[in-house]
Amino acid sequence: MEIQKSEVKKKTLPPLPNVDRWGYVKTRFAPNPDFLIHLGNARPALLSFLYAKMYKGKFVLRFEDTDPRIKTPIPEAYQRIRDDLRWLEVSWDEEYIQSLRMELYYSIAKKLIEIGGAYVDLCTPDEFRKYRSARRACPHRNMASEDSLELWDKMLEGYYGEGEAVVRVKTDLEHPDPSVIDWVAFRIIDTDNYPHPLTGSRYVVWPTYNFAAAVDDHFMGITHILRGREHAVNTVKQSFIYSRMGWRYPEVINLGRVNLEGFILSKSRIKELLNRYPHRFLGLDDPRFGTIASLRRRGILSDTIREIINNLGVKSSDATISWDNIAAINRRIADKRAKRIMFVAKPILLVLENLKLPYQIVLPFHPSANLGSRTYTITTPRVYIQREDLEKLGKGDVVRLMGFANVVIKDIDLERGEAKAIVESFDVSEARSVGAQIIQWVAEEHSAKAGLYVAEGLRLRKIRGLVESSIERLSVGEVVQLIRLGFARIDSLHPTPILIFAHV
RNA sequence: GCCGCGGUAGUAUAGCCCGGUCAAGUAUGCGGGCCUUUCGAGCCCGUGACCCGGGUUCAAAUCCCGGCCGCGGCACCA
Repeated sequence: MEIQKSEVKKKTLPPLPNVDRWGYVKTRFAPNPDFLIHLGNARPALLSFLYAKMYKGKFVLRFEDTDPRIKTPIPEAYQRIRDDLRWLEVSWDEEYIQSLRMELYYSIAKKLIEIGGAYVDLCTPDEFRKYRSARRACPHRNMASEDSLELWDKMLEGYYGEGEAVVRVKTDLEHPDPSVIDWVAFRIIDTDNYPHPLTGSRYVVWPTYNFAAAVDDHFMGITHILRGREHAVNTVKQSFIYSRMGWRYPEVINLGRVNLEGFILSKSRIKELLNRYPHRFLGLDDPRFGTIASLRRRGILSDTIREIINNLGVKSSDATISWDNIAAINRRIADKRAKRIMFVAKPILLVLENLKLPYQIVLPFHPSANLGSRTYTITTPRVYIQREDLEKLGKGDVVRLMGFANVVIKDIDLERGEAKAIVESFDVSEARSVGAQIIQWVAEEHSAKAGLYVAEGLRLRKIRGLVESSIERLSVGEVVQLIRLGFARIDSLHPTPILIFAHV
């Protein structure tokens, strides 16, 4: 008769490698602010944060915005990413923005060129490709470092246009993976035409991901990098800088990708859809997307996402999360704190007879938790129930209006959209004894027109209905349970209440 | 094509490093029952998996080899 671990045992994370050799733990999450983060990004973000916490270390948030041209940062993305992380209860000890650290990258580039670890390459991409596939050095590779340095200064001065000069890191010309061979560390971006949202046209020489990340991970003292396994080669590429500079490369853990069944996660795909059909979506956080903001808007709780990610662990194999699974976890968590309210989809009028007026009803917001209640004083015998429920009933059937009364159907006129019923009794046990269906309803005088958005794959249905007027007392953002329909989040209250369906 | 990573029930995951306690645990799904003023929650019972083939061993989900399948990378993206 003892209560045992009925609470969900927190799956503990496996230990990080070589923690004792570093003496401390510092991790980072490095999103590109070219869009919002999605469920897949939540994995490295949350795991990095959790590991830092587990080892009482530090956690860094770093915005990687060094491509104003192809992955142009969205100005509001910086803040929305911060908001999403905070919502996930992720907090960071330090924050950096790469586009604000350009001088550091330049100084390391200079040093690297000086010591012969990098060079300025004036080849066209085509020319270089030829040398590379022949595993031969391009003519610029063997220039004296002073000469390369001169070209570097010319790059910085804006002498070259896009595509005319790059800085390459000297690697192994024989490397089996051609992309590793003398990879590009800096390229020129015409910021007059492609201004950076933070620095405008101030810089034309931009570090690539591999260069900026390599330098930052070193100077920020990152000990453990958790990132998607699509980055595996980048570890190889960046290692060349580390060995030239005599730095120690952080421990790397490659994570598998996360897919969410039936959802669009890909940033580029979402951006494309928003561009092509801007009016078909409810914004960047449309409930059909797999972004954190979308899931939140749909009523998925922060705890749910954290549990999902925690359950995935640190495997390097990909995972496809099923919606059923998310819904089950969310339901379990939300059930304890979601207020119950009644929403009547496709309503039809039911006129009650034999009801002494006025009649007062007190409905608790939750069957067991103490979440308060609302009181309705019924002064007219007109209520609405779902057409679908009525269609299953016939004359003489007993049905219980939840929390209110047991009624006998007297007359159904689907044409006129009206039915009549006689109030028989009020006690639920009487409804039980005759096996009556218990349905939700709203009083005409205490209802408001409302919309319920239901996302189904790429489709978004809007169901019109009536909701209890006491929804006005609840707040936007609140996750409620619509009785007999399922969980939903209140998306707005004015001019009419709009809810977004989460799951049954 | 070339490099790299991975394959446990419908889905996800534990176990694999350090072979036996694994005739494989957990969650979800599915079937059944109880409970309940919801088609929600809770409780109980049941269901279902080690990619294939060799090898090592007294013993392999775990180690080795080969195959198959899946994924990632091969950018002046991150």
